[in-house]
Order: sequence, then structure tokens, then C-alpha cells
Amino acid sequence: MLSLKFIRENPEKVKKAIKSKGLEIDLQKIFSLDSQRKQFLNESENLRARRNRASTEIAKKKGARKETASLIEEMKKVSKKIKEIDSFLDEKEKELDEFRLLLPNIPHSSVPLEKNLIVRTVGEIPEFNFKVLPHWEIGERLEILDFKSASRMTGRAFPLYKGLGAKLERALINFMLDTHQKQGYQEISPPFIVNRHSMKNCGQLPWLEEDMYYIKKDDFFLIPTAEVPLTNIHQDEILTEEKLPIYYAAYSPCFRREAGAYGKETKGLLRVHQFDKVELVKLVKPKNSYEELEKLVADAEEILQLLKLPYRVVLLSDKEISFAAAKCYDLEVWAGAQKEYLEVSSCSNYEDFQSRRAKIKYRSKEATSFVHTLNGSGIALARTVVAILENYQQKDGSIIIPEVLQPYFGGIKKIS
RNA sequence: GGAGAGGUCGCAUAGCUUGGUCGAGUGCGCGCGACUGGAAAUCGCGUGGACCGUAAGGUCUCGGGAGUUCGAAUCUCCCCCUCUCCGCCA
Repeated sequence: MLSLKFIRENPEKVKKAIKSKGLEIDLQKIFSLDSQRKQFLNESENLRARRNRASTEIAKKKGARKETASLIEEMKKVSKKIKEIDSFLDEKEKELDEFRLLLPNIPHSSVPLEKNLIVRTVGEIPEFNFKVLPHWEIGERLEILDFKSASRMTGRAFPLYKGLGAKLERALINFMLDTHQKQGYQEISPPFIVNRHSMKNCGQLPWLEEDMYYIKKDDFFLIPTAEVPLTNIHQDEILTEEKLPIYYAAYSPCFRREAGAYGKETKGLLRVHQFDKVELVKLVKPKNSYEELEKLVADAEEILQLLKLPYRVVLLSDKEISFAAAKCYDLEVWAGAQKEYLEVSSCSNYEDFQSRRAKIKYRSKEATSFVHTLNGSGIALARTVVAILENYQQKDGSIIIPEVLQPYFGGIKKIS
């Protein structure tokens, strides 16, 4: 959420951000709502000040056994008037809040316009002297993936991992968490279901409600990423300065309806409704949040480097960047049979966009201010499995297990 | 799910019976100062947040919401959360 002050002082920046997201929002309406709000607020506060004074006076007079009826009579009218004005005020404030929730974050000045920028490409793209099978074929053949039974028990695009496939999933989760722990992140195992409030805090709502799995009975949502519970750990808190920076890492399954995404790029594990992910979240001081973003990207990259998977880092343009982010790098891993790069991580600095919604602040000697929140996948599993199955594939149809994962396999070096 | 007890300014608690000098007392913590060679102890002062305002100042905030009242931390109703006991259960 943007502060009213910022909107007031930088209308052009806000308009530009709205436009680059393809939204249509009339900013003028915010200004008129705001001035109406102020007017009502002022009027209400003046009347309240008067009532407060009268209240003490009544109390004193009663103590001295003096006449109070006329003053009470007058205050009856004042209270009625306050109620009336407050109802207008509430209305304006609600409208204003709803409006503000619709406004996207402002991209940082280093964000490229229109087109994404490939920042770096790391690792060698493997050459094969045989035809590499797509992961869904090799996976079914090795009996480590079973899309058929999963779609029967649930529906399409819900994966089922079997045997060494399931073990690969578990090994990756453990490997990632262990690595991030060494990098200084505290491991968290959070709820996988959150309330509406937490979803709003992260910026998933109001725009993405259609993309979420929703439990009507409790007004709960299945998390689309562990970012939501992790960022909300400190909601409504004022942290002491010494606590910052805070680094959290969590494994969670991620649930996404992916409404309207059918068709392209949906085969096998490429785009699924449930996938595992290890997520990194940082709460930091505003001063160094952009350095922290670079470190976050490096921490996520380390996973790909250790797995020896070729990848590239893409800096998203103002058009591609998500609603709540000010700057975002995507990590894309090469998949040998798809012959393309797949997004496995999004590392973003949200500045105070989320902390303002979630009311996460820190107190220093000088002032109390909002923290900056960052998060990044470290990393998403389904597509990482795709990359392993397709890049580590051998001519005989087996899959070599990446060296760093072998300790998690108890001596097994290959899936065949 | 049933019965009961609670949710107060960083933490711990008082205040709620009997509504008004309670935006709130006390202890701890924290900050500044005094004392000291230095420290502990002690003493003094200060110490939440939001909004409006250049400021002075004003308003709001006692889990959240609604209500009663001239006036609500205090009374009523609804919701959320915590704890204890019972039930159910991996």
C-alpha cells in the first residue's frame, strides 16, 4: 500500500505505475475522497473536543451538586451530530482504503522499462548425443511420476511423486533448507492455510482472489506461497532495531488455481496447482534493502549452482513486475527437453508496500518506521525436478542424482 | 464441540463490583541525569502507537465490531484469540 502522502506528492509516478500494470484507476477520485475525509474528520474532532470538555464539566458540577440538565440536553444534540458526521467519515474512509488497496507499488528507478533485462547467464547448457525425453515421459517410464492417478483422485495438474521421485522431492527440500540455514536463515514451519487479513497484507488480495483456493466455511485461503505466513509472522508489531535484519526460510506446498492459464506450458510439472517450494523472507531496514535484495538473489542462485543446473537471472520490467513489488529478479533454469528456461524463483523487494499493510515497523532512536520486506523462492521444486530429469538424463534412460543430493539418498547415485 | 477463566501503553500486573479529575496506577525493562575512581545499589526525570496541524494544540486507540449513555477500559450483544477442564481425535 502506498502512503496517502506519497500519492499526494507523486501523482505522476502513481499514474505511470497504474498504466504499466494495465489497470484503470482514476487517481483524481482519491484526492477528492481524501479532502472530503479531512473535512468530516475536522468537524467530528471539533465536536468531540467540545463534548470532552463538557463531560469533565458535568462530572465536576455533579460533584458540586450543581445543575447539569441544560448542558446534558445540549450534549445530546452534539452527540447526535457526531454520530451523523462519523457515519459519513466512515464511508469516505472505507472508500479510500478500498481504493488504496487497488494501487500497485511503484517500480524502483533501476527497473527497466517495457522489456525484461537478462542480467547474467550461468552454467553450460548441456549437449546430448541422444534424444532427451520430456520429464513427463521419463518420469512415467521410471515410475517416479504418476499424473494419471493424481488426476483421478483430484484433478488435472496435481502431481504425484512415487518412490525415488518422492524421495527426490524430499531430498531437494532438505538440501535447500540446509543450505539456507548455513546462509543465516531461520527455519520456520508455518501454517499452510491463512485468513483473509494475511492475504491482504501481502498484496495477494484484492486482485488475485480468483487464483486462490478458498475455504468458505472459515473464510480461509490455502497459501499460494510461504511468503504469506512468513511475512505475517510480525504483523502489527513494532520490532526493536537490533532484531533486524530478520531472515526466514520455510518449506511449504503452494496452491494456485492458475485460473485461465490452460493450454500452453501446462504439460507435466510445468504449471501445476500444487507444488513444493522453499521460500525466503527478509525483514530489513529501508536503508539497505537493495543490497539485501542482491544477497537474496545470490542465496537463491547458490541452490542452482550447487545442483549444477544452468540458469539465467532476469530483471523484470515495469510491465512484468508483480503488483506489490518494487524490483524483482527471476531465476530461470534450463530444461533440456523443453529447450527453454523455466522460472523457478522470483526475488523481490517490496519496500514498505507489504509492511504498511501488515503494520510491521521497527523502532530506532530517531523514529519508528516501516520495515522493508523482501522475499524470494529458494527455490520452487516442481520445475527444478523438471530440470533435473531433463538435464541429468542419460542415454540408457536413467537419471544421475546431482552430487549434492546424493547424501540424502543413502548411497543411491542414479534413478533407473 | 461443551463448561469456565481471561485478552489493559516493550514485559508483568492494577483499575471493571459502584460509568465521569483514567489515555490509564505500580513493578520490571529501556533512555537521560545525580552519586562513584569505575560499577552495582540508590535517587530524580523521561519512556506506546495512529490521524489532523507549519506550530501550539486537538482527536482517536484498554483484542475487533456494534449498542446503551451527555459521558464507556468499566454496562449489553456479536466475533476473534489465549488458558483450564471435559468430549472427540492423528
